[in-house]
Amino acid sequence: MASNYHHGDLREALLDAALNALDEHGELPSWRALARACAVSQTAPYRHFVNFDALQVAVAAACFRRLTAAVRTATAKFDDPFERLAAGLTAYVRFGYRHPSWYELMFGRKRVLLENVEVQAASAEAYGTLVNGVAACGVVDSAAQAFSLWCAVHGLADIAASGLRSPVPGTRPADLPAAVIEMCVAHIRAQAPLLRPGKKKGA
Amino acid sequence: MASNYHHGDLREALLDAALNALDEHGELPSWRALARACAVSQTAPYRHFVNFDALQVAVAAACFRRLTAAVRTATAKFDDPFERLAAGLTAYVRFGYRHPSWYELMFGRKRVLLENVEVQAASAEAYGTLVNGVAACGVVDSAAQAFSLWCAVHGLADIAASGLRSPVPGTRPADLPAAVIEMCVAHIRAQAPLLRPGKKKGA
DNA sequence: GTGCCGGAGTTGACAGTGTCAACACGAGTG
DNA sequence: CACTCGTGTTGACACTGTCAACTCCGGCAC
Repeated sequence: MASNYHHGDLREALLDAALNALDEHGELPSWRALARACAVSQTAPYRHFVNFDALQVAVAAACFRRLTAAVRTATAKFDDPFERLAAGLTAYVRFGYRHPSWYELMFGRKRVLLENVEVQAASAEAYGTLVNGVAACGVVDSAAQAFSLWCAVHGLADIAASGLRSPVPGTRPADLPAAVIEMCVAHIRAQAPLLRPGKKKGA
Repeated sequence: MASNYHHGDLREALLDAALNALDEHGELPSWRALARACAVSQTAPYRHFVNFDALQVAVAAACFRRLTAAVRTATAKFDDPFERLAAGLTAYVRFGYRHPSWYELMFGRKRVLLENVEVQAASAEAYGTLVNGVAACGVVDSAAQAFSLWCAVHGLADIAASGLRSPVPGTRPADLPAAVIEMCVAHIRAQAPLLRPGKKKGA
């Protein structure tokens, strides 16, 4: 499937170029610039995406899939459900911090994205891993509690993506995420008194 | 100062038009469309804003000022610091819910906005009211704790601005904010055991 | 009152954008 | 071989933000 036709695999090349440009330039390049980057004419991408919107949709969905993968990888290293939860939340925030422009695109409130089923599915799966993580901690209404955590972690990721100019004087920006994640885990601990971890910490 | 010159007050008219269009159409109109809406030529706005960026800066700053005002108004009705805090957080989220496009512009991660002193000042003042609210609850490191709350509330506001398609099955979207705000207030209560409110609730 | 200055608004142009219609290539099948 | 059709190209359209050069007109000095 390498060089069946003229370009090779223009669709994948466009997506790659878009992802990279987001990381490097901070925003999605123009349709034409993207075509230029792949050394094709300005209208060639229309054979693979009906729209600029459609391309954005594909990019956003890809980002969500990577987020899910990142969280899963991070949680896999732990057994204790609370540790897993903390690790997952941390990975989530890290994702936003490392790929601010991806994150912005993913949660950017664009109609096309919000209404697209591919993006919805990809984001639902990411959200599902969070709900599962909370449920594993023995919380009763894990769905509702997961939402609260998501708010905190999403806010943190979004703020981190914006540069995280620490608004807390005398505090290193790097320390801030830990405090937020601690609040989250503590909140879940308080909601799930049945399942006390036997490993970490004295109390 | 009403009709000193040709238009009347084009600068204010442009800002108004921009704010309204954000609410009604969900996004900032183009420079030219804005000029059209004010019935002036395409380049007339250049006499009041050097740039499209400059106009966005002015709009964003105005939004931050309105946010601050909304929070202050909401907290003014209460005396108990925890009630004030809850009211302020609620007003914050409400603001995002009611003016999603304003909120998106304010926290949209645009260089021009992040680096602009007017926006920085306006957002710092909004943030200051939150820190004060937390400090009034008797928390020791109020700045750090306020940050955690801000994350949760900002995340919630951002999600609410995106439409708040409740990810919690069987839960009404309207109930979700309350849960998050309760988490926040509970967290502050836990950090400030010295100052137990005598009014609400038994414990 | 006359003349002028300068802020405010206009016109026309430029390069850039997303998109469309019409065309050209070239690999695959009959 | 001829035909089809997926892929890529060319040229054009209306639109955008921005600039330089122009016009307008209210308020000031004389």
